[in-house]
Amino acid sequence: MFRGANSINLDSKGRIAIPAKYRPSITESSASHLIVTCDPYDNCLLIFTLEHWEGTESDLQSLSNSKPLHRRLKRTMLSHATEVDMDASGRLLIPSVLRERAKLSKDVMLIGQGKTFQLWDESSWHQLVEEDMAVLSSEELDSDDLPDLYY
Amino acid sequence: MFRGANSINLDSKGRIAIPAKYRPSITESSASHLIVTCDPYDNCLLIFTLEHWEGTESDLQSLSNSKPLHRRLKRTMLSHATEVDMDASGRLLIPSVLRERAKLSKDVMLIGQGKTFQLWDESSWHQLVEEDMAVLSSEELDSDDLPDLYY
DNA sequence: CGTTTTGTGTCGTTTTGTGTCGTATCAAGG
DNA sequence: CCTTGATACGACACAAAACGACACAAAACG
Repeated sequence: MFRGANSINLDSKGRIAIPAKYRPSITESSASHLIVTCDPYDNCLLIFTLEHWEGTESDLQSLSNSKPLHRRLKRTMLSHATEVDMDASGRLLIPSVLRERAKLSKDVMLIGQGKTFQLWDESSWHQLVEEDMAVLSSEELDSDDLPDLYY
Repeated sequence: MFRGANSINLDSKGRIAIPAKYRPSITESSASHLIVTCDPYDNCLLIFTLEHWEGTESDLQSLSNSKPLHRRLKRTMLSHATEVDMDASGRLLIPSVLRERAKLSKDVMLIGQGKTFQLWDESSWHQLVEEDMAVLSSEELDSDDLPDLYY
């Protein structure tokens, strides 16, 4: 399970260093092969282990081409999916096409999401987090709209 | 059951020493593995034993991505969830991303909440306590909004 | 075929994390 | 009231990770 929000940097060549804690499990499960693609819902990238991507890929393949929304989803994720390998020092080169699409500057956030990561530009991420805080802590929040979590 | 409000310090590296009374039960239940994440409603952090987190995590996983509030809740808690281990002297390193988000200074409060802890910056905590007092003791309070507690 | 751009590997520096230890503080018991 | 022991705290030393810089290789382009 990939967990946690990590503030990291893109180097001048567009690489990110995967935090050391995640490396062993990546090497194990997919021999350092990863897939980077566009997130269809947010302005960020998704990083899959190759292993876990294969299932998602075939789910996408099977989407109908006649339904416009399905086509869009399929196109967004499949067409941008790029295989990248983690090098000996644990880095990933993020393809420039994807870097531009997610507007990545030098400061980025790598967000563990269980089986995948999201990769955000730091400022877009912070903006979203601020918004989440403001909305969820608001007194006017209609509590019927939220599930009860008894932790 | 974790009970009580404890005033403790962050050391220069961002660690807190868990009060000794809580340590045995943490070691037992989760072999010193804890999860720190953001509280979605208040400006503080939540600390779970790994054991107890897993249930909450799957509750969150099952929330719908198409409902904006559910997505926000899910994102806030899941994306920030970070595994941290209590070291041999009973300390936890609080990840810097979370330290910043909860605006933790050197003086913090660790609040037992049953199965979890809340971690507050001391001054925000004091402020909240004041506010709670003021609100709950207010004469204009609409008693229909409160449950009856006959203790 | 040379030049420019892009990708890859290496290395040294700096920052961050981790473990250890000594001391101050507090509580309990004699 | 003093002693003893445990806890929390700060300080330090060491280890590891992240970063930036650079040098080189490969590919793209003219």
